[in-house]
Order: sequence, then C-alpha cells, then structure tokens
Amino acid sequence: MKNTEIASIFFEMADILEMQNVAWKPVAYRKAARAIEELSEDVEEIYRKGGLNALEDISGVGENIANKIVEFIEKGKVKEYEMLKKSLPAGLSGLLQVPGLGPKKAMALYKELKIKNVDELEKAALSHKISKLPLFKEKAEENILKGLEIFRQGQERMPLGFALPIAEGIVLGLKKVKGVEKIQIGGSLRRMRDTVKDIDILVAAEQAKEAMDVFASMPNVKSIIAKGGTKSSVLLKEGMQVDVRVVPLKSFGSALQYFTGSKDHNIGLRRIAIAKKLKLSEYGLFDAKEKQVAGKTEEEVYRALGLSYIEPEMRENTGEIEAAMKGKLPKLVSVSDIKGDLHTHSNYSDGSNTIEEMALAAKRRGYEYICISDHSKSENIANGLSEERLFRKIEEVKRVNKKLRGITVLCGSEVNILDDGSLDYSDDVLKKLDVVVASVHSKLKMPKEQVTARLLKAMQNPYVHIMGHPTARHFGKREEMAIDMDAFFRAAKEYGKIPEINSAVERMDLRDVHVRKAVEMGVKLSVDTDAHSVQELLNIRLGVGTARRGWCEKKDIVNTYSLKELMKVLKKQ
DNA sequence: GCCGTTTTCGGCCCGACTGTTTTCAGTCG
Repeated sequence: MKNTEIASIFFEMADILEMQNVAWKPVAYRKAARAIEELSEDVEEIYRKGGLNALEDISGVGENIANKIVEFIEKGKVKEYEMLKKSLPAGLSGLLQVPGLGPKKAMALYKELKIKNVDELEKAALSHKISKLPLFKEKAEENILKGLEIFRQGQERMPLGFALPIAEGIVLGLKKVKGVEKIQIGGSLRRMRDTVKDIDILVAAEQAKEAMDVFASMPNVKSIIAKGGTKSSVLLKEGMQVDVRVVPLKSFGSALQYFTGSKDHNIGLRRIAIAKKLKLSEYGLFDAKEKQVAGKTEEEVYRALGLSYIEPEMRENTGEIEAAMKGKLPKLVSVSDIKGDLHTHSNYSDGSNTIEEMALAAKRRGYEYICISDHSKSENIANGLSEERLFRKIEEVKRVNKKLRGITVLCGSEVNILDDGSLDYSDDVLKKLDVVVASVHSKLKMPKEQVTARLLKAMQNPYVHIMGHPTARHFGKREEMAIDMDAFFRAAKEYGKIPEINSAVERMDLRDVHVRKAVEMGVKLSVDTDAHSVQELLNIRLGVGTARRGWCEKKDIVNTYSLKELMKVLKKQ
C-alpha cells in the first residue's frame, strides 16, 4: 500500500512550501494528502483500474497532484518533491511539527542560528541562544522546550479505547463545577475515529473562569499549554493534549458542531453558509445583519443550512453533506440495536471469566445471546483448546443454557487460519459448533497475493461463519496485513461469510473505510468485542462507532438480529 | 494547487491565545 508514503510526501511538500511563504499550495497539498491517507483502496490499484481520471476523482486531487501520484507509482519518486527538499536543509521542515513553531519562526531560527532540526533546536534553547533574537524574547525558550516535550509525547496517536475513558473522567470532573450548564466531548473522539491525537471538550457556561481553574488544576495535568478566558489547553500525564472551550448556552450547538469537525466537513458547511449569504462560526449561524439564526443546538444549525442532521461519525466530508442535502443519509446502527456478541473468550482459553459469568454479564447488557469463542488448538500461547477440551466445553455450554434464563449461550471457537488457509480443526469438529470465527494469528507478513489467497481459502470452508479481525493489525505492534480488500469482500459476499468489526481497544479491525466499502458491496458484518473479561464487553461501543463511521445501518450488522434471524443467516452458509 | 447550486478566474473557514504588539503578527484548531 503506497498511500501512506504518498500522503507523507505531500504533507512534507506542504511544509516546505509553507516555509517558503508560498500561498495556498500548502493547503491544497495537505487536503490531498489527508484524502489519500483515508482511502480504503491502494492508489496504485485506483490508477491501474481507472487511470489518471480515477485519481482526479479523489477529493482535493487535481491534474497536477494526480500526475505526481503517477510519477511516484511509476518511478518511485516525485521530481518536484526532490527539488523542494534540496531547497532546504534536511529536517528543517520537521521543525513545523513542534507546537508553537510555524513557518515564520522556524525560518528565522534557521537564518539567525542555523538551526536545522529538532535536536539543534533543543540545544539552542537550553543554551539560551534563542532569547537573543528579535522574534523571540524571554518566554520563547521556555515555550520551545514545552513544545518539544509535547512534540515528543504527541508523536503517536492514541487508540480511541484509551482516550475515551480519560476524556470521560475529565467531563465528570467538570460537570460538577458551578455554572457549567452543558458539557460534551467533541473532536475526533466524538466522531469515534479509531485513534485520536488530542481530546476536545466543550462547555456551556456564562462564567468560564471557575471551569477553567478546575480544569487546569486536575490531578492528571502535567503542564498548562495555554489558559485564557474561554479556551485552555493542557498536557496530561497520560501524554495527550486536552483542549477545553467555554461558550454561552445560546452558542453551544454551533460550537459543538464546530469542535466536532472534521475540518473538511466544517469547510463544506461554511461554503453552504456563504452560498446562502450566511456566516457560520462557533458562535452560531448569522445572517447579513449579524442576527443569529441558529446555534443553540446542532440540529438547528444543520436545519438552517438546508441539511438533515448528520451524525458525528459521518462528518468527514466523504459524501455526507451531499446525502444530507438530498435527505438520503442512512439511519445508522446504534449500541442499543446490538442483541449479542459473537466473539468472546472464557477461562477455557485465555479469558478471565467463566462461561456463566460472561453469559450473566451479557444478560445484564440486555443481550439475547452471547457466543463464547475460545481459541483453537494451535494457539498454544493463549491456551487453545484441544478437541477433547472443546467437547467438554460444548457440554459446559449446554449446562449453562439449562441453568440460565433470558440469555442464550452459543458455543463457538476462534479457529486459527493456518498458513495455507486451512483451519485448525477438522470439518467434523467445526460442524459441532454454533458459530465459527476464523482468524489469522500467525505469519502476518505474507505478501499480498498469498495472504489474500489464504483468507479466500478459509472462506471457502462451509463451516466458517465469521472472519475475525480480518487485517490483524495491533496498535503499537504491527500494521495491518496486506490484503486485496476488494477480492476479500467479493468472496465474503459470494460465500456468505461475515467479516468482523473487532472492537478490542488495540485492534479496531476492520477499519472505518473498509466497513464503508463492505456496506457499499452489500456485505453483512458483525460487531464483536473479542472480550477476554466481562468488563471488555463494554468495548462494543468502539466497534459500533466504527460501524457508524462506515455508514452501517441496523440491517448491515448481523448481531442486531434476533437469535432466530441470526441462526437463519448462519445456517444459510 | 483545487474547484464550480453565483465562478474556468478568483476565491480558498473563522476566531482564540500568546507575546510584548502600544494595534498586531504568528500560530493553532
């Protein structure tokens, strides 16, 4: 997949152009880079199939950038990028990644002190050379060192499942503050992106000061980046930045809309506002006479722009605005639609709770069913079940079903897909199970053709129902496997297999763009937690978030079906 | 460099915080 590589070239070109004070081009290159980064398909594939025209169909990609993509695909490099790089010392544009440093200051540091990279920047700040420059006074060195700290900590995006509880803790703390009328998480966290860079929190209050003071003095605050009357930013000990904004109640909806983003979605909305001779800001939607025509709620803002309400998870400017104009948005699946979990573990393999405990926890969630799918025999590291232990487990599930009312336990297994695409149990064993989840846990670095063939072969097995965490990515450990996703979903459709949206905090697999593609191709999916304890059943909200980002409706997700309907779908295979 | 429900040319989102500015530039989201 060349997408990430190409995107990073355009991001760097944007930085270099910005340092050279070139107008608008940086904006254009960054927009194109973001779009390429978010593609579900390999740009190379898009080019092979549809040529230059198909590349230009990518939003933000015009003739010029399309040609550069072709150049990279065919020659492995982009001439203009190479030339731009030569115009500045290597590493200099990297200074822009340090918060607080923009093109002007970075260029000044280079011209005055010959600072060419982040390490030299730190040395200069520590030896107090910077404060002698005209643009920089006494506070500057302190801020640069603070910026470097944020830069080093903020290199990595944090998985949604880590950030969400942290954000919820802050919300809880601020809710109690006198004068706080409303509070809500915004940003990419509210859009349920699988990873987030920072946490945005919006507060409605007439007097902001007390909320700001409480926020800045929370116990997990490591340092304060900015603290003003209505806007503060801090760095947490957990390593992430949190921004809190306070607005009056009458602006809460427009502010929430604004701080939820995405950036591209907001630009789209503001264009519509301009076309209607209106002005949209975080304070509201205003007419030509500066009279507020909407702003108290988000619904009001969308309605006033002539759009139906767009759910946060869809706000990426990937067609949702056009759909909202025509009133053709999907009705997204929600957590309350989920009737069961089809991929969980018990202490038969590597889970920490008994089958009965898992079942009772599922019942407390209001589920109709839960499938306990422990690991298969070759997964030694996770205490995978031999055939003999599996048969014992089937009996145990029968016993629990007899004992418990109001929840049905399905006996399943997460069966390893071996290197050649065959499965870890024989068909005679698989056919005794209610649900078979087939997953890859080994040889994750196979070339694309091989790994795709491996998955396709597994899908041809008539006893497989669900394809578990299809790309096998693991945050901080490994990238996703190289898979031809088109071929994968075509096969899923042909054989009636159900790819999984795995909600485990460190997996989140499939990704949103894959899900969107599956939905477009008419492939049914399952949202599962892969829970190894009763607590982890809660993570279903993460997977549902991904499903919503992929525009899933209830009908697209099989575990929103009643047990009877679900069994019909599974039997059909 | 991109783009078109006013446009193929002329726009391109809009406002807060910081520092030291005595009225604003730079940076950020």
